[in-house]
Amino acid sequence: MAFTICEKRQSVIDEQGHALVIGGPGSGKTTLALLKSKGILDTLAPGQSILFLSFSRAAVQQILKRCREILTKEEMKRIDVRTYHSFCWDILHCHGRLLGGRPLKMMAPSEEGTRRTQFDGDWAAESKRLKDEDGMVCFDLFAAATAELFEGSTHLRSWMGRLFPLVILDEFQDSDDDQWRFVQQLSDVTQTLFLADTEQRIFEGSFRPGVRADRLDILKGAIELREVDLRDDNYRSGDSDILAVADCVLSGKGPLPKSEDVKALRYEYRNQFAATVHFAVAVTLGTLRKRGIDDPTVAVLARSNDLVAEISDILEHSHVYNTRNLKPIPHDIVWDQELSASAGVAMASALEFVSLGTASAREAMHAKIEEYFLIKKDFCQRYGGRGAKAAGTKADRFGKAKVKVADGKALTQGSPKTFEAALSAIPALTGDPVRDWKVVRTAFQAHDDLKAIFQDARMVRLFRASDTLATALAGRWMERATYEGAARMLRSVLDQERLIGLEREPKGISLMTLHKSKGKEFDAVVMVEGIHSSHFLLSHEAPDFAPSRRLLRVGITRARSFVLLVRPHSAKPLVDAT
DNA sequence: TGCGTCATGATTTTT
DNA sequence: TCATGACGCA
Repeated sequence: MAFTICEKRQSVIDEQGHALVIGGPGSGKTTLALLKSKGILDTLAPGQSILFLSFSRAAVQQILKRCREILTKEEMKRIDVRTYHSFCWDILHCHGRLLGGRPLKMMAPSEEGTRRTQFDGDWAAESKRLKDEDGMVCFDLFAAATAELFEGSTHLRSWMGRLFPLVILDEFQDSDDDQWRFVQQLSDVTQTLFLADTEQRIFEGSFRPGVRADRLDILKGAIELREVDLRDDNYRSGDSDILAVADCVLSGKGPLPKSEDVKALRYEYRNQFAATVHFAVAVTLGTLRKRGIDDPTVAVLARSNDLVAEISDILEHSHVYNTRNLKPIPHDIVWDQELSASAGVAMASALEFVSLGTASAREAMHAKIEEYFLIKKDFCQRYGGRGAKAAGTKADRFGKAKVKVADGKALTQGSPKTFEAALSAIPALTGDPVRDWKVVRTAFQAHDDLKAIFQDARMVRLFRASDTLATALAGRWMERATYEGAARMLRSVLDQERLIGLEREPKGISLMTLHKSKGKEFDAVVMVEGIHSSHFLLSHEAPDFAPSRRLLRVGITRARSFVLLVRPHSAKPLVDAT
């Protein structure tokens, strides 16, 4: 990558005080931050390092990748790239005593979920109480608690300043009030470098309270800093006009530049959808091959999880597009971990029951299914309310079935009974975990109630845990000719992955929502628009569609080489024809 | 409580 | 188009 150090970049590297770098995707913000770091690393005293904070594990991984390109092995040891959460947790873990006189305990999201579903009332207030009175800190309060520590201890603050002579804050437009609070404390004692892209605000709204559209104005009002704007620079996609098209879509003003790198494919009817999407992915792979990119990475993006699931279905089957035969395409899906883990556990417990046939396995199975729906209900409530009621009823049904089984009563009618009937129709298990898993999985299609589990559990194989798990299950079968303990094994494998897992480097084809693609990079991107849902431009955002446009820009700019948009024929043009 | 019928409207969510 | 929720019936 050619990277010229122009005057404005040099000014950031030379700046002794605070600085803010604003720039779009691929403008070289990260590279610039690392070049500045490189200059400082030599001067560090033993024990000192540079702190580089970002939001997601995926972003941390991208930064580390960039580090490997720019820094030597020795230099990399002295730069600490991590998420806000992991940094805050370290601080809380080591210095939490200063808050309440006793060490703090971390509450993992899964535990928080269970507690929240069991708690009746204002959970935000309750979690604060847990922190203040019991020393239990849930993830959402890590930053607030860190801010309290810094605000309360000059000693700790100045020690941080000595430890980290430079602190880099990535994606700063997305920071919330609590993160800002502790960063502001840091800026008193050390040099800070803020990186931001105002057009990447896609998580705004109620989901993360305290994230503000005017964050950068607040920053500029509070801290004196040098501001540098790299918005007109683009290194990621080189000479390509991907960024130009993306910015065009962002503004909504045409005409779109004619481009070999961004193409659109239309489908006319619903029944052409599957073949068109399949074809789009095949074409994209072909294009990358022609461009000489070996082992390409491709993201297939849609707005909604539903559509992502549908696309996965499509790619798993064969289609014919204009007489061209399309074979199934292997792919990964980036899915919600908590929900799929729970669906996987429910399915594993069914596998366990089928292989054991005992009353306790049967009861446990209904309990795991109930638990899955309770978690699902909780998700629905947090993310807007739709489906919560349905999930609640289903949880009820299986909860009741669980009690009946425990009391030795017969199941009357309804989904638990239908489901058990489907399970009992399964022929004897073979001891091949992959095959047995598939067979048990089909039983989850026996009733509409359980289809959600069927969907969510498909994703378990994507946790890279599938191999470990298959080996473990096969081993268990060898020992006992049953799958006893399958549910517990699955849970522990998944938890471990989550705890130690750096996010997997995407390989091949990955399906995910547009939101999840933020901070990631691929050779090509296929963006798919639905016909009745999952529209690129949401009608209630008319007339300017600004939030949708920001999201589309994020999606398009994930690509280094090629972008293909798949849209229904009737879809509104992305830019005004001018 | 469970199920069939009909109207409604369709996003996402880093740790 | 199709999943969801409201409503009413057994």
